Amino acid sequence: MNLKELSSLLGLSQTTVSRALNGYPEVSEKTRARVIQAAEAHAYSPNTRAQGLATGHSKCIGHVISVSDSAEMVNPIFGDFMAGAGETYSAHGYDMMVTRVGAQDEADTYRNLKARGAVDGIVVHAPRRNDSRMELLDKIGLPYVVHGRSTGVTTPYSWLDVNNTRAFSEATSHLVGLGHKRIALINGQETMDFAIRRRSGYESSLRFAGLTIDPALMSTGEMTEAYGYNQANTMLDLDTPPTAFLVASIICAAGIRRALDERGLRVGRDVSIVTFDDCLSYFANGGDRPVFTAWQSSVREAGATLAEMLIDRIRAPRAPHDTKLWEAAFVEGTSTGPAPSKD
Amino acid sequence: MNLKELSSLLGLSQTTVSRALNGYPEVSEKTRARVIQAAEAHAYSPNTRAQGLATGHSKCIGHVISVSDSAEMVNPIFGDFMAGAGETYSAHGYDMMVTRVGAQDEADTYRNLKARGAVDGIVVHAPRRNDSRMELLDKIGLPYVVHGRSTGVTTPYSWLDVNNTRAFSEATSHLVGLGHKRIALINGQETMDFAIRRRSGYESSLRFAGLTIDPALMSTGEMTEAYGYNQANTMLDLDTPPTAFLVASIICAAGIRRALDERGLRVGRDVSIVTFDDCLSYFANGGDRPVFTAWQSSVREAGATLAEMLIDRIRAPRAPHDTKLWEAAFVEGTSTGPAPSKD
DNA sequence: GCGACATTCCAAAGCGCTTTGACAAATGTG
DNA sequence: CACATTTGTCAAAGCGCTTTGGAATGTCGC
Repeated sequence: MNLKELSSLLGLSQTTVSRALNGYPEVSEKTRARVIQAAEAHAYSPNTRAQGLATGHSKCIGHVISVSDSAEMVNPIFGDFMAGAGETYSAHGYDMMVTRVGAQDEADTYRNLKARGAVDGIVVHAPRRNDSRMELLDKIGLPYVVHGRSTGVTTPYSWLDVNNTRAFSEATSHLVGLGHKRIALINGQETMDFAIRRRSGYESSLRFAGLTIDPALMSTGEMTEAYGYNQANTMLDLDTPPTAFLVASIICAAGIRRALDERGLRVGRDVSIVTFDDCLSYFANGGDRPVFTAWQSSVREAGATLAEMLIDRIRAPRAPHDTKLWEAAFVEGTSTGPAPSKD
Repeated sequence: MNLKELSSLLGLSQTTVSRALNGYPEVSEKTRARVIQAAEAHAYSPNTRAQGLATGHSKCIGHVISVSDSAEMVNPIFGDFMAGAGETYSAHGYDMMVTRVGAQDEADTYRNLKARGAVDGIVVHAPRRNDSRMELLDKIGLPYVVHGRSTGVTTPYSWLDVNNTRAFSEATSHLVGLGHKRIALINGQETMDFAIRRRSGYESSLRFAGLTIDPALMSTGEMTEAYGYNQANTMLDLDTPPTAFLVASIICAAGIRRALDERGLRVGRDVSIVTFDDCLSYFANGGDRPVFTAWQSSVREAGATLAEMLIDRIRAPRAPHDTKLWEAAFVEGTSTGPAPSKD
């Protein structure tokens, strides 16, 4: 069923039917009702491609997922982010397109998406320091919003970020307040801007507390369970092992917990853990007494909000940029306690 | 830059340029080379929508993600599956569209996707018993492949599934062989076909071993970490608690491990765990000695293969259906051991 | 030198929609 | 009742591509 058929069925012109369905005022309410009813009866939905060709926009949002070359890691927050964004998109009649790409073809992918007119806008994921994507997207004129920020990029852009510096600074202070002096940082990949901010929050709090910053207690890598496990083991084997771990993701924290359990160390008594928590739906850290003491911020809500921001941006590409800095929430779980006294 | 501009730039007709780029033989190699070079120089990519309108297909694959109404769970395998499928799609010039939908609007979503001509085919995720989607898709004529199978659906369809029955039957036998008599099943939602098969594999092995099937040792639910934790705690509080857990996902298994650790029970000695493992990139169960004894099958590879199958299907919609039953691989980890002797 | 046959290219139609500009019909105004 | 205005509708153009059905041009054998 297409417009032509539907309109001849109704004895109306394509123009009138199209206008009736798209809510234009030039058509009488009586006709409109008749058209809408017929459209529903025949399950008519305008052909997306034809509509897009005629209007000049695709009503589709792109998400480019860079899969790192080294490890073939898929970011575990991906699903929840998409779920949040997807809800917003469908509410506004947008489709969602996902493109997987190796890091080196990144720029080409963006250019291609624009040239083909495949999407009206995109969400930039996992910004790096001095990320070149914003400049590229500005140049080619593809609207975008950024999930996170990029230190070093001076031209304005729209973003939503969690206050990572503060979360990690406060988390460190919290541990310091509990008497911990050897606090390890199990960070994400420090090519990522958020990881750099997290480290800087951690370092500034250590410095403030007059504690030394020990490179042996800092690690950076892809936030898998195994990475947490391995790093914890390495650090616990040090001559002066850490008494607390500050961790970039709950998946990682699970790995650290495993290492501790295996060594017979009691989490929250022998060794403390504070983690950042993206509120993943399959790894909830909630309840009366959450497992992990954590700074949390829902990646799903971030997805929904960024989607909203992007749609606004597509509607008004010249509007001033919108930026949102969300504060993570602190929840105290069972994974922290006073530093064990040395005997 | 569009076809019209490019062709006038080259002093050729649109026909010739189009044919040159699409590899038709009616154009001399000399001209073709010239055209291709110009196209690259001007970063020309045909407009997707126009191309789709003219050819009648969208070169786009749909993935409909049903988000359960109860819990707002996003399946943790989603990201890895997409990564696998995405690779195949881009290799074949297909885009990937993701639609998030609540369970009740499911049928409408499929119909709409077809009516709008938004996708050329779709992947059916998480089939239920007597799943109605295959019949619907056959009726509306939208090519599809199924990730899993649906008991009760008699019309043929293309699918790829892991031999869940066998994996869970063997896993149970393995535990029985180690002397376990009280083996718990922490299953996924038993509205899902795969969960039903897993249970049946488990039950048949118990029956074969002459062990009683105790409903108190079987649970079904969404496979989150917290679910595993809660179920383990409930069952360990029974008068005659299980000595082994058979688990549907590694995320769940992590929750069970947490419950055990918390109770001071040693995994693999006091209580055994066997889990199904989808080889999630952020929760790898590998190395010399894997953490969990597991039956594993890569969901990422499943994604890549299903994508391939779907593309074939789109090319030849009347071809006989392709079905693939993959056997999961057994890996022995540290999470299993002989049943503790009663004293 | 001429018909036969490839080879190489093109004009134009068509995909299904939106939108412009025009035109009847209905309504209001003096 | 003549005229201006609004209302409701339509035919046709255009979005950027593919593809059909020719039409030139070149090559060859006789």
